[in-house]
Amino acid sequence: MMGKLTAQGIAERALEIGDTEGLDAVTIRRLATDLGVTPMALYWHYKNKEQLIVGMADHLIGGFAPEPADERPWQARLRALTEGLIRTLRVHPCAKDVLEQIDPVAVPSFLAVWDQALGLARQAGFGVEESCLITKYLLQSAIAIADAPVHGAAEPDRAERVRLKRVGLQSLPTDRYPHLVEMAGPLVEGTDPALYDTFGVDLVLSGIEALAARR
Amino acid sequence: MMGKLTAQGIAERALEIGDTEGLDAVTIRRLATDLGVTPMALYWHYKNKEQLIVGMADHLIGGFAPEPADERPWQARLRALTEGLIRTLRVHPCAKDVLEQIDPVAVPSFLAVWDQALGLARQAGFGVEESCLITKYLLQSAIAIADAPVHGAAEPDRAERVRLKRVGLQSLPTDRYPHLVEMAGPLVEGTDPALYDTFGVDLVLSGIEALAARR
DNA sequence: ACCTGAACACCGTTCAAGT
DNA sequence: ACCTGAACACCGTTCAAGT
Repeated sequence: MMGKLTAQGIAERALEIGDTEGLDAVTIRRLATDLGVTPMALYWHYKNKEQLIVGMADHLIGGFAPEPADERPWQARLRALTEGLIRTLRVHPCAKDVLEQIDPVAVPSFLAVWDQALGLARQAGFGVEESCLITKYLLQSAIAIADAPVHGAAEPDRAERVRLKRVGLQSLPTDRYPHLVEMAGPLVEGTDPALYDTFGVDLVLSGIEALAARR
Repeated sequence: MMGKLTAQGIAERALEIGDTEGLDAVTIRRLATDLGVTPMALYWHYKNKEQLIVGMADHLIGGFAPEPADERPWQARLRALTEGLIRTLRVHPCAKDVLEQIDPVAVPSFLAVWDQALGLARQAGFGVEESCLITKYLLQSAIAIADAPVHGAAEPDRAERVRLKRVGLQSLPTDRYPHLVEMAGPLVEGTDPALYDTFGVDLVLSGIEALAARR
C-alpha cells in the first residue's frame, strides 16, 4: 500500500505489538495483517520467526550507543554503561521477553555493549574467564533491572491484578510464611522506580568492586 | 492403562520432556500421547497450560526444603540457601525456562524459599523495601547461575554448535569488537562448573554484604 | 526482487457426552 | 470423578506461482 515493506519496519511494528499486547501477541499472521500484507511476505525479510525476534532485539538495543572511552575510572564507566543500557531497555516493556527468547550472540547491537563491558572488566584487573562471567552476569542483571514493575503503568486492569496478588499472599498461613504475609504490600506493589534502579545497580556494582578489591 | 493419571505424574512427565527436548516440546497434545491418554484428559488435572507449567515449577523446587533456622550468621545462611537452590534447579535443565514463563508467586514451594530469604534479609538489617528488592534479585540470580552452560552436556550436537558460535565471534571486525574476538573461546565454551558457581554466588553475596555494611 | 495462494502439520481450548 | 470425540480458532512454514 503506502510505505514499502522493510525488515526494519516489520521489526518496529512487532515491537509496538509486543509492548502493548505482550510478546505472545506478536505472531507472523497477526503482524502480516497489521502491515496489510500476506503472512508469507514476512518470510522474504526474515528467514523465520526466530530471526524476526533477533531483529526486534537488534532494533531494541540499537538505540543505545555506548560512549567512547574516556578518562574516568572503570567503576564509573561500568556504571554509566549499565545505567545507559537500562534506560534504553526501559523504553520497551517487552524487552526482557524478547531477549530471553534468543541467543544474544546473534544480536549485533548487543555485541557492541558486551565488548565494551569486557574491556572494562579487563581494565578492572579481572582475568579472561572472570571477565566473561562478570559481564554475562552484569548484562543479565541490567536486563532484569530494566524489567522493573513500572509503578504507574498503562494497563488498566493492573491495579486489580496487583490487589489479587496481595490478597493471595496475605491469606497464606502466617506461621509458615511470616515474612511474605507481613511484606505482602511492598512485595507486589513494587517500589519507587528511582530507588529500584539505583539500588539494583548499586548491588551489582558493589559485588563486582568487592571481587576486584579482593585480589 | 497401567498407572493412574495424576497431576503429579503429568508434571513429572512434562519435566522429562522439557529436560531432554526443550520446553517447546512440552505440548498438551504431545504430553497426552506420551501418557497414553487424550489431550482433553489433562484439562481435568490442570485448568490450562499455564497451570501445568506452574505444576512443573512446583515439582521442580519441591525437592528443595530450606533448612530450619540455626545459629550461623545471616551471611552463611543466605549462602547456604542460595547454593541449595542452585543445586536443586541444576537437576532440571529446563528449570530456567519453566520459571521464566510463570509468576513465581503462584508456586507454593518457591514461596517457602522466598520467605526464608526475606527473613535473612531483615536479619541483615535491611528495611522492608530493600529486603524485597534484595531477595528478588538474589533468587533471580540463583536461577540464572543454575542455568550455567553445563560443560560436558548430554546433547550430541552441542560441540558443533559451540564451534559455530566461536567462529562467528572470531570473524567479527577486530577493530570494533576487540575483546569479543580475543575471548571468543572462553566466552562460548563456558568455564569450569565449580568456578562458575562459586564465582557467581560470591558476586551476589559480596554485593549484598557490601550494601549491608554501608549502613 | 518482492509478494501471493493454497496447503500441511501442528497448536490450545471448549463443550457436550460418555462411564 | 475422570475421561473421550468432535469441533473451533488459531499457529509457523513450505512450495510453487505470480509480477
